[in-house]
Amino acid sequence: MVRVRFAPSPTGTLHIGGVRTALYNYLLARQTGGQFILRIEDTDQTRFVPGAEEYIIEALRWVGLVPDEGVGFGGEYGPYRQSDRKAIYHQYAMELLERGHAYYAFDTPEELETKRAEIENFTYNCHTRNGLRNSLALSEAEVKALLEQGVPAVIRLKIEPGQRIVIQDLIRGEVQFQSDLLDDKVLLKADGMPTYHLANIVDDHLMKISHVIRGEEWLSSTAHHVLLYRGLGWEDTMPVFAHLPLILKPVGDGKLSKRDGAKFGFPVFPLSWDSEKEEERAMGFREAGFLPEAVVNFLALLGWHPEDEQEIFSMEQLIQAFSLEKINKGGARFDYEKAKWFNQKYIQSTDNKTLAQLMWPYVKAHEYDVCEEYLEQVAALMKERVTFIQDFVGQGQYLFETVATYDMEALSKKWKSSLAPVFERWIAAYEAAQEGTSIEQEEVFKAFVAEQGVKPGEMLPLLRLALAGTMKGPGVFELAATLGKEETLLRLNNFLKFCLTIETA
RNA sequence: GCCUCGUUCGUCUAGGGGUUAGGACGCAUCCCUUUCACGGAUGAAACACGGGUUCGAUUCCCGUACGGGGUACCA
Repeated sequence: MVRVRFAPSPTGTLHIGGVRTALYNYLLARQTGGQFILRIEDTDQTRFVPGAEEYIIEALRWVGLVPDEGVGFGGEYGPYRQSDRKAIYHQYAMELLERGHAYYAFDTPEELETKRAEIENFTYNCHTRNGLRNSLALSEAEVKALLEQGVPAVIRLKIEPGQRIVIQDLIRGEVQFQSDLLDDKVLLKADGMPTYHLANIVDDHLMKISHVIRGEEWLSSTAHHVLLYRGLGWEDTMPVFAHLPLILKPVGDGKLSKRDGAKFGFPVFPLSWDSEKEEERAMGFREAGFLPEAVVNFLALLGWHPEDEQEIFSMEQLIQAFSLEKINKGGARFDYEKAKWFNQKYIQSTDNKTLAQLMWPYVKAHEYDVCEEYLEQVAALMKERVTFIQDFVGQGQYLFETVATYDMEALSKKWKSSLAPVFERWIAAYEAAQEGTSIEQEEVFKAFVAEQGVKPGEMLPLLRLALAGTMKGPGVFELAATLGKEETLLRLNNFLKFCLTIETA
């Protein structure tokens, strides 16, 4: 049975890389009929951010990665929040102590900091621990006394030298480590909370996790994790590991960071994050006008590739096609242009009704008084030419409010005073004609220009400017049909008036 | 520094001992369209470097360079 988990820490917003990790976990679970679990790793009380947990859950829901078990979703292996499992970790820390795989250490963080400053490459390990303040170096009586006095102590993993640790990573193959080079990691902190390493191993074991799919930043510490499984006698049921390549900055060195969002002007989070502090605020893909399906598709292909050359994948198709073996080893640069392309593709293939729904927040923000049916028409008119949801009302502003300004460059090129009477007669002809479809209107127009002896190319740009103010946009008669006869006539008259004013000025 | 992972067009990637090194984004040109897009076509654009192994290496091996990650009582 495949059981995978996504285990973020609630220290703020969920990074887009985290969303991809969650996605890969989810895909494997769905593909195999297994479970996808959300575990909250809040063992660092100093970094806890209120609201972060809710943010994570909302973000997962938005992209459609709904957990089967976990914080907010129930399940038989709870609690799923690590701060609620303190006693469990304590118990296993004591067990490791008894088995001789761990020891008490009394060195204060300050002392260790000094050591690191004094001694180059200082590591708390088998070579140095005898010179430090711990239950391996101190006498039994001293240790007992220190513990009884309540001197702050941590529990560290005792790593035996001379061992070779071999990890079979599903993505990277065999990775080896020498135990002599590993440090004696803290397992239980002085505040009684476990570190990631202990909590992670205990929970993965207790929650019967079969596959650990996580970012590459964890590859190094996997050696410690294996040793922990060994020390607890759980090595035979140890999960298999798959370390994902990281998502890198679009330009420059290093992994994608929160700052890059602000720096390059694109989102690096699924949802926006509000904060009183300016520097903590962040834009989300959702608020930037992305469809969740597009974000999922984009993320899926950042580090993974299917058997064939298909690019557009629904979640169902991803579930079918996904495989851990096809995940790349090298880091992938975040490519916002590609993300935009996916969004555009998804908007094009989304039905008008759904698009209309998605437009509402932006329509309301502008207090436009329109009905649902009208928004569906807007969707039909604009979906081939927008990238983001808000482009419908942004780029299509003239569909919601009267034209206030005209593209003067285009106007001066196309307007000739000799056309004024023709334009005037067109208004009359349009008014007299039946209100028809865009095609019927075009027929009327063609007959009109033929009769007047003017080229369509002389009149059409002017009509466009009259209705939209800009040279860009949907077909003139489609626009007119959507706007309606009354509004179209109003705009035509306004335009004529404007042109005549300009002329006399 | 030490440990560890990686390196194919600008970017995401396919491929793999003999290929015109394939696709996608972006870019350019053209077609469609009396707008803008969409769509279609075409084009420019890559195997980090040096040694091996081999008849032959971009592919396998070893180095080097460059990049990532780790090196916390953070995850």
